[in-house]
Amino acid sequence: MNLKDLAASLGLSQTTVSRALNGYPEVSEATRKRVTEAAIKYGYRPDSRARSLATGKAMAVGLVIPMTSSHEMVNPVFADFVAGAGETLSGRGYDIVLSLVSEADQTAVYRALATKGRVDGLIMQAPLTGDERISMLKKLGLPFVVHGRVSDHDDQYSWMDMDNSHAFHRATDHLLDLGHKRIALLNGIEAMDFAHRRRDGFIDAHSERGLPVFPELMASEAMTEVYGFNTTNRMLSMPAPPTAFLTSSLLVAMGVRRAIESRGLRMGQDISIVTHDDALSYLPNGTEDVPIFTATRSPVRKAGHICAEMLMKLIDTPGSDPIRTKLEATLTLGPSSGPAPNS
Amino acid sequence: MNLKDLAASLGLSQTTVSRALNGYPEVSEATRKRVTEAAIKYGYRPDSRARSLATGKAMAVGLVIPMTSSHEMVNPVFADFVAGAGETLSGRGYDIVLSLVSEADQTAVYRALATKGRVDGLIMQAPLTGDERISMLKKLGLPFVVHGRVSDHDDQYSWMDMDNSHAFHRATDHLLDLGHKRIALLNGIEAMDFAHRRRDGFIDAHSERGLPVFPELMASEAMTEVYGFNTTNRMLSMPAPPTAFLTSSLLVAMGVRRAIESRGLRMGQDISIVTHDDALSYLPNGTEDVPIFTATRSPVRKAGHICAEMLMKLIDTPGSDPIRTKLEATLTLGPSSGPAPNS
DNA sequence: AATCGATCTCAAAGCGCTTTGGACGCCAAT
DNA sequence: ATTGGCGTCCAAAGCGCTTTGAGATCGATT
Repeated sequence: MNLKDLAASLGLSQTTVSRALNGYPEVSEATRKRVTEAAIKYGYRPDSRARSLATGKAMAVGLVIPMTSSHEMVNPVFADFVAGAGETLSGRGYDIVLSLVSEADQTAVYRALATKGRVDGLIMQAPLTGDERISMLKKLGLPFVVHGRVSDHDDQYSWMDMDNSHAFHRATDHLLDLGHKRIALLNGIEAMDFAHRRRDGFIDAHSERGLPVFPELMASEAMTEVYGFNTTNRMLSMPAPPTAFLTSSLLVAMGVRRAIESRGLRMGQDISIVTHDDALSYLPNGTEDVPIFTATRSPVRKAGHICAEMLMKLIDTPGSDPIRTKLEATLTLGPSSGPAPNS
Repeated sequence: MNLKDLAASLGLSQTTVSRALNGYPEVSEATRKRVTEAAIKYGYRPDSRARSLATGKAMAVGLVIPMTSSHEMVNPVFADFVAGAGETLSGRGYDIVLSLVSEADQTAVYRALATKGRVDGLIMQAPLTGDERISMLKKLGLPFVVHGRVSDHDDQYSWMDMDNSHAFHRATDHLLDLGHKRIALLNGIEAMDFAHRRRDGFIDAHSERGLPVFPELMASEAMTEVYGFNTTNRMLSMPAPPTAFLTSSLLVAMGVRRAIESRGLRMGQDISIVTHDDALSYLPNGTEDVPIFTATRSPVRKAGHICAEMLMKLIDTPGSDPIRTKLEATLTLGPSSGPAPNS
């Protein structure tokens, strides 16, 4: 059943039916009622392509999720981000067109999405340091917002980012305040811009106090539990082992904890852990009021909300200036961090 | 730049240009070359809506991801499933249209997706026991495949499922063979059909040997690490504690392990753990050759591949009979399971 | 010289919707 | 009696593509 048939069956023109259904005022309430009832009766649903072709709006946004080419791994953060963005978008009647891409074919995918009409805008994830995708997206002329930032790039694009550098600065300060001198950093892959910034924050906090960082205590890998476990074991076997660990994800922190406990050490007493917590729904940091880890917390789901909101704004007001949003992480204290031993 | 302009700039008709670009034989190689070159030069990309409207194919499939209404939680399995499906689909030029839905509005979303033209077919996830979405989808007349099955429903729909009951039957057998008499089951939410089947397998394995199961050792919750930790602590404090745990997810198993170790018990010796492992990319069960947990393993990413493949088949041959695929989980032995103590 | 077949190209008809620019009554105001 | 305005409705022109059914062109065959 299409518009034409529906109109015919009602003895009305397509125009009137279309207007009745879309709430235009030029149609009497009596006919509107007649039309809507018939539409329900026949199960009429407008063809989205036709409508989109006529209106010029796709009512969809593109979401490109990168997979780290090395491990074909999907960042677990992504599910919650999408959930957040999805809530906002579906509330506005927008669909999400998803592309999962290994880094190699990124550009092709963006171009394909830009294929006129597929989407009205897009959200880019996980920018790398010096990412050239941004320049490319600008040329495409489609509204877009970046979840994250690119350090070496100018600011003439819309982004939403957590202040990674500041968060890790504070986390490091916290550990330094507790007297820790040898702090290990278990970072994510530092080609990712956010990991790069976290490293900067970590280093800055040290140098502000004139303290050294130790390259052998700094690791950078895909953030898994096993990575945390193995790296911790390796570092704790060093002649001068760290007394505290700063990790980039709860999963890694869990690995660190396991390594600590498997050696009969006590977390928060013998060894401290501070982690970043993206507040993933299926990986809560303990319960609401009793956290397991001291953590810099920034819910990625909320980030999804905000990115979507920003994109909506960009789409609604074409030609508007770039929007930039910076979020601060909260530092929640948990039992995983305590004073450095023998100090 | 649209087709009309491109044709004009070449002094050709739209027909010829369209045919040249789409590889039809009715056009000479010389013109085809001229056309493709011009298309690249002007950056011409056909409007997907217009094309879709003309061809009748949307070149997209819908993916509906449910969020458990209770915790607004996104199942972590989903990211890898999407990655798998995405690989297959993008290889075929299909897009993914994603909807994240809390259980309440499921039906509305499916209907909206069915809105003629949005997608050519869809994949449904996480069916509940007695789910009525299947009957609804059948009525919609859109090809669809279900990731999972619905116990109480007839078999006249396409599904792809892991043999959950069998997997948990085998896992239970393994523990019973090792002499365990009191085995705890830390299941997912049993409204989910797969969790229901797992429970069945667990119980059947016991009753086949004339052994009892203990209701107080059976839990059913959203699968988080904290759930594993708390439940294990609770159960190990019972007068007659379990000697083994069978869990539904690696995350839960990690919680169990933590509880065990925090009590100074040794996993695989004092207490055994067997878990199901969805082989999530960011949550590997140890390394390839050295697993941490004894586990029934069934990569959910592969499931995504297969579902997508099946859907493609369904879309390509309209009116075909339902396809059903059943996967077996492999049982990998790891150091987390061993003989029951004092037996 | 007329016909045929092969090859290349085109005009135009959709696909199903929105939206512009009226048309048609009908009533109050001139 | 004319005008103007208002409330309802409509015909038709797109949106940008694919595809049908034919029309050229040209060398080869009768």
